[in-house]
Amino acid sequence: MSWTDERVELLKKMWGEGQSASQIAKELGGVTRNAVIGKVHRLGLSNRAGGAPSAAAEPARAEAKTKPTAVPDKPVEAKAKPAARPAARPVEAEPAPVAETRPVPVHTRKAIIPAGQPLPPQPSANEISPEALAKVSEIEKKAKRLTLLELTERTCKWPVGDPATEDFWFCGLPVQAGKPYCEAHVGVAFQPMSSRRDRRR
DNA sequence: CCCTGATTCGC
DNA sequence: GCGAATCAGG
Repeated sequence: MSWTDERVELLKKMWGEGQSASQIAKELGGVTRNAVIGKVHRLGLSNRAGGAPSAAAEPARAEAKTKPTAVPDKPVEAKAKPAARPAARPVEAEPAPVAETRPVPVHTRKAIIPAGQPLPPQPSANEISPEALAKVSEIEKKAKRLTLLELTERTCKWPVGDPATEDFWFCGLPVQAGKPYCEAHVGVAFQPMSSRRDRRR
């Protein structure tokens, strides 16, 4: 395949739309994402800046993935289901988030742990965004329910249930970018210091 | 491991 | 000009 005008045009268009090189390559066919990237460079549009000066390289890119739960602003009442209740903070390899964020394990009841067992942290009453909670309780239905030994570098390490009972497991859903948790759990693990109540910007 | 773009360099 | 290989990073 060669870079015909049409193909280049499509390339420009898609690149302009923020499509990833691999997506473009897939669409074009006959080329790899490397080829696309190379072409993009040669065309001198490596920087996806057309009129956007100080734009983040690629902050929020809408993935064409399944987005069943797309209702971020609903006055959802945070009814912490008994199911959605990480009892212990997972092994954290995360340096304390620089900004003012804090790990917020959802915890709801006074856990009664047999003496001799490490007590799970009891981070007093925390308020987690209803959205995040809802999201979590949903994804936990799909959780892989892994045991400690089954965890890998890319499985969500968010604990669910009571470690003192058998009703305990780790989320295990795929994590993405080097984070310890899956998307949903990252959401509840790191809360912005001030819950931005106005999503309206 | 998945993915992203950036760069290099023989062709 | 092209793009695989490589690099750097989420």
